[in-house]
Amino acid sequence: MSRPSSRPASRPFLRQGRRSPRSWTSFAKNAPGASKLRQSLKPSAVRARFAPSPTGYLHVGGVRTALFNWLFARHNGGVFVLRVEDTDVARSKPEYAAAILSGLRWLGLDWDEGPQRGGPHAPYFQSQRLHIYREAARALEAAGCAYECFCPSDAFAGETACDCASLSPRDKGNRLRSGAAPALKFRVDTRRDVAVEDVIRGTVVFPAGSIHDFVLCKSGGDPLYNFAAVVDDNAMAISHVIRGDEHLANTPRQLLVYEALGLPPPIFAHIPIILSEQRRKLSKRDGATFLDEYEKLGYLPEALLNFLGLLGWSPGGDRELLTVAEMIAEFRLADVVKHPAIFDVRKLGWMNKEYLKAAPLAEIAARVEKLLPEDVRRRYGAGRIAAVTGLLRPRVQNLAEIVSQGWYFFTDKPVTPIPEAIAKYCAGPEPLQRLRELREQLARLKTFSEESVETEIRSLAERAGTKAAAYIHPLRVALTGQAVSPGIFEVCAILGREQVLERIDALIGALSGALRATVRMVP
RNA sequence: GCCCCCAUCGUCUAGAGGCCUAGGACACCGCCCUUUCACGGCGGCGACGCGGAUUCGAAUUCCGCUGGGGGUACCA
Repeated sequence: MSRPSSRPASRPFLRQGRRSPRSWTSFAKNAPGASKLRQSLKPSAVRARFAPSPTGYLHVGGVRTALFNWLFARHNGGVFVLRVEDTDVARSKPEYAAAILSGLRWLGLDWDEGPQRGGPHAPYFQSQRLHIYREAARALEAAGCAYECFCPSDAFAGETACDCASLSPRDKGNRLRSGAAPALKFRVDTRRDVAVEDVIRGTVVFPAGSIHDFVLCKSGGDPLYNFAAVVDDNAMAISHVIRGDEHLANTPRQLLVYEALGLPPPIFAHIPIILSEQRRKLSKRDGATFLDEYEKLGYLPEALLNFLGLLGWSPGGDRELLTVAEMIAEFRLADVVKHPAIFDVRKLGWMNKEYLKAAPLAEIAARVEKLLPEDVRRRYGAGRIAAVTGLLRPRVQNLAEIVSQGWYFFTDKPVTPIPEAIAKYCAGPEPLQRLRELREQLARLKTFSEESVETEIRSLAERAGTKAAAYIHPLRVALTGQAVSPGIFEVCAILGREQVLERIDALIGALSGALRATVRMVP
């Protein structure tokens, strides 16, 4: 039980955020552990948070972290806090912050406290809370837990410690007067092991000497992550810190800061990170890694949430398709796995397809509409868009594919068949002949519908003593320019008689020209 | 280098000593359905990293190794 000896920072302001009596400590190797506290914690006391840094767009890894925090908070009837960690002035940008917020909104991960919503612990941008860190920094320095360091920022590549800690007041004064702006460093007791109690990992001990003095505030005074996060998690009364595994190694440092400040640490849960197919931490170069890319490609938020939820967490058994409500009901930190997961886009694609098939057509069509250019939307209208969506949806994994695959439904220009389609279905004189018959009969149809076209083609084939395919394939080439498409009768119905005849004529023209050329060459 | 984490099919995972000749899903491969593609149906391929130890019995516990990952920033 090595209770922190000094209580330098029992400053009132630092104590505001205390949420429970300090009944345990996680600094000693034989600490009682988080589990006991977890059990005694009332669900209503749960306050989880997502604390993204707006130095880039929202990453699928970040989304997963946000999701786990959100699920945890919702499952426990707790509070989900959103805090923007924009202390790195050089790299943070407002547009990134805005994109992160709108991304979370799109997903439906609503926050109870945070930007645009406020809350009892506002502001929720760290850049607006600098005075709070400054005060905490002063407290630490006054208590001898931190010291000013005058070394140039790039001075320490390795382990060598600087000797600024033992600078005489006079030297310090001189440097200060000469305009040097010191960083604030935390003094680490290298003789002591530091143990982290983690809900997912158990007790993790960082041996004495493996942690060195680290920077709390840069020269200039801006706080760094390991400092600001501690101050805010406490100030915002965060009960559970659920974050990526890459932060596990930071945790002992943060624990030390909690201790020096005289604050009770939250419960930690480090979730495994998401790796790219190259088994590396997901980065920009690994294809679509940012949330907005998935939105643009037409993935459904529910599908993304379901997929990400199952990356590193499982409700047990065979469950694959889970609604958000089901995930909330079943989510427990104890069921989060320890090992990293590889992001498999193919499975996401399958899952998105499942959601696409299950959703009401009108909803899906409305989303497709948003992906189409304004003029196309106006020209063809919601009716055709919905019909095309219905036809293509079982064949695609995302909505963008409906647009790219169904392009021939949205153009008045002649369709130029791809060479493979011509070679496969339009070689020789027969297809041309079939097209001519088709053209004649379809023009005569009293009503032009899926059923009437089908009936006509089938009887045409029967009369000619051939298979319907003999008509269907050339027709497909004429209408779509492709060798594959949805059912051709349905395609006809959507295009309408006028466009169908136009395209048949066009192909007849092209084929007869080509045939003449071939014949001329033969002799 | 040092510190830490992790280890079941190609991928996501189920599995918490006998229920496991290891289950499901994605992917892949067949077959069926069919005008093509897709959907759907049926079937198949495919894993407990290695070595010790504990035990009557280990995917499940312990140790070592190997492998992978993360951290070691005046980034988060």
